[in-house]
Amino acid sequence: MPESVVDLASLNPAQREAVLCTEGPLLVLAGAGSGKTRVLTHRIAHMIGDEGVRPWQVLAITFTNKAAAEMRERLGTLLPGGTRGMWVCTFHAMGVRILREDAELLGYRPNFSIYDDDDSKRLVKAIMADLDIDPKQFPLNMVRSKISAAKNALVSPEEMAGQASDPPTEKAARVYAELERRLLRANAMDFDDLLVNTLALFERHPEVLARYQDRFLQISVDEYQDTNHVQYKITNLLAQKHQNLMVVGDDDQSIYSWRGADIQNILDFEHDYPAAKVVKLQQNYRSTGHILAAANAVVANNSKRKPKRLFTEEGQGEPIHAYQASDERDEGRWIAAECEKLHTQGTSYNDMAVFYRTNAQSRVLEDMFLRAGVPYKIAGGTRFFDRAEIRDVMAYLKLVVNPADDVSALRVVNVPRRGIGATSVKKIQAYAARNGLSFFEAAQACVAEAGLLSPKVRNALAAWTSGILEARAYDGELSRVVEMIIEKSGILTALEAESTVEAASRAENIKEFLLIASEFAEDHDDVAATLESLAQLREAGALDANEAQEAEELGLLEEPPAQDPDEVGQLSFFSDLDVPAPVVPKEAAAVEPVASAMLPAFMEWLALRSDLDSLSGQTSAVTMMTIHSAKGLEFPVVFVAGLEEGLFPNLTYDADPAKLEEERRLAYVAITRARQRLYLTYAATRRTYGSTQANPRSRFVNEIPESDIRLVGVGSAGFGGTGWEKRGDRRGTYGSGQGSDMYGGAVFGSRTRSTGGSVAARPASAVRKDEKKAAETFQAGDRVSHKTFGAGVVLAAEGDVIEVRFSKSGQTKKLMKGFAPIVKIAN
DNA sequence: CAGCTTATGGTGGTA
DNA sequence: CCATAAGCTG
Repeated sequence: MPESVVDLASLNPAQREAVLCTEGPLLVLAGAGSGKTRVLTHRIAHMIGDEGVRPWQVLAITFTNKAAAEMRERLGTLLPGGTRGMWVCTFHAMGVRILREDAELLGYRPNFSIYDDDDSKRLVKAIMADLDIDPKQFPLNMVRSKISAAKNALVSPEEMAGQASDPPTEKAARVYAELERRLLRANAMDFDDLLVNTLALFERHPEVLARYQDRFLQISVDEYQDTNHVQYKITNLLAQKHQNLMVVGDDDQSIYSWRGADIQNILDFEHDYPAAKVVKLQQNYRSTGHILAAANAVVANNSKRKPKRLFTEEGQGEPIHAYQASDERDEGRWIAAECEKLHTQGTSYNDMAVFYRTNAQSRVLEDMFLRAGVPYKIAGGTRFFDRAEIRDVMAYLKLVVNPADDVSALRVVNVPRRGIGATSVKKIQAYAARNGLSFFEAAQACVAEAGLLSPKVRNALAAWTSGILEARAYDGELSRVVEMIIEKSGILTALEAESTVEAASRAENIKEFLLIASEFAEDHDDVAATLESLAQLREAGALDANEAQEAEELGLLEEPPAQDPDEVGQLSFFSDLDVPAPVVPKEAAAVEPVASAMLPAFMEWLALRSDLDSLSGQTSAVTMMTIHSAKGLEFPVVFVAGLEEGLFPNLTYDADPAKLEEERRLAYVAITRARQRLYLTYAATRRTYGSTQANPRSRFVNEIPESDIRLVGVGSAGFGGTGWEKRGDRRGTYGSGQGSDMYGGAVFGSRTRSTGGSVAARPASAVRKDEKKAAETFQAGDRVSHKTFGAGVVLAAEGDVIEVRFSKSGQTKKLMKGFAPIVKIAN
């Protein structure tokens, strides 16, 4: 074994082969749990430690910030010299860094806004209204997905219009054209643009491309099966010169075709790079034998895949448990009970997870867990940054940084309510259109010009515009600047004046946001200083592109400290630190000063980081999430709920075989998350959208070899429906499905009311619930849970009225027993 | 202009 | 069934 700074002996032969292969194209097919991240990080450590590659010559692309953070952290422990100058980031973060440098070449200014999904939605909506396109006839999301697809296929609006053969596409093409115009005018890019414009920059400006091609000697792309066409092209362009490209992925885990991922990218890699070396990682270090056997068996039913088979040396372990529930409530109840059982046997709640195909399923599961008193947390619910009040604050900040940002301006011009209604807004917009101004400029003009708006509106608008302008001059500590902007906006004051529980919680969120700002500032307190010294260096003409390494060597331009893995490499404002642009664009200088120097960096961090899972509670709880969001995670105990034909595989729209294969890959992902115990559950009947369906058991359950699975629960006596009829549920029409190739069993009337039959026949639960509700007694000290207010404690109970203090809001409420949607969870 | 009622529609969710 | 968006009335 060669001498190395990396502990090669700790790797298996396939892993070692991949780590040592640092020249030329390399495809690593990494099965689930096969040590993929280990290979990625050790390989980079090896090239830096043993082969003299400099960190700033390394580019490592991931798909999520979380993955990037994890990778950087692990690299930090492997590389004593640190990871300074290395780009470990997502495709989008890379795009931003590159685009901030050379935005002018594409007609943008470097302070461009990043429009997230919601912003972009608003813009498209407004455009459709202006173009008189009826959103009923042409649904907003359809138009948006058509545009997005066109963008990612590098089809221009003109080309799209030319090729359009149906009215929806034709309309979408018109919206697309206008969208492009308005984005450019607003100096804003949406998420697609971050990629598409990066590619455009490379294609139209070979000298820019060459700069990055020269720099990045070593490139790796993780989750390659999830790349879309644009990402694919960017990757290939960057790697063209040195051809030191490693892509890692697993075609069996490609589950994002619906958002543009092209599984063909990974399947064709060897075709794209005939010299490519291929390494398969098939030894699994996560799951036990039965679980792997099930995963292998299920995914083997797919035709479009690279043959591979996971194996383990750790033994068979526990067989998989399958449980047929009577309905979705029974399913939830059973899962909760099983979790509780495991917990009493010593398994931490943190080690258990429940996965489902659709978010809608979480409701019932949550309800049942609540009743059973089993703690749980839901991953990826309404996210902090999606809250209206937070978005309002962010819109103010965006507007301060980029006054051309019309979407943000429109969002907050009347937030909080200041009497600038729809009519006034229309007038300002019309003025803007007439004079080719941004909304903000038009507003200023309308203030200056008498008679356009009513005096009251004019005053309000004047206060608003001058507030924004003032805010641009703010300087100093980030959180203070943000605080002043919020104060100037009046949002918080208005909420506090409202004095409702809801307003209080919104105000609370804004304060939380301030906390985030100050934490950000603390984490990056060196940034301001660095930006300053950089500016001085540039002024002195000390830097050009070729001096990047020297600057780095001199330590003049330090990256932020490595103990901050999460953010490092994400902020394009830092990109200057390792790829100094030859010249400072004149425009950029003219735009300054924009509030605190930290504000743009903070905004960008926010835009590229929509998740905030780090903030979610630290207490021990069972995790609930969709299978999609479970990708990349693992748990000792996993429950997969709702394994029924129609639901999972979810075949709502068509029976496209490619779609079915993707569903199967999703099943594969779900199964391979489990380390020791895997439970699969399905319900004989399920209520969805108010109607009850009876679906056969999922084909994916049937694809698991009998020797690896044990059927338990209601249907364990056989799946002919007998287990069912014995329970005495109505008719017995369902349950007959053998889970064969058909799907979507009998559908009961959409008005399945609780008529005598069903109540009496319902398994104990339903009856008990009604009785329980009427008879439930409360006393002071009881822990309760309210459907909307969440957890709380009973303060007093008098007759039918109970007084409850809710922990989330801190408010005390009086509620009617038997009427309020409240349950006791402990006393 | 804002709170309310009624209509509507509803995989998956990162950047 | 339930959440959100568009329409109506005070």
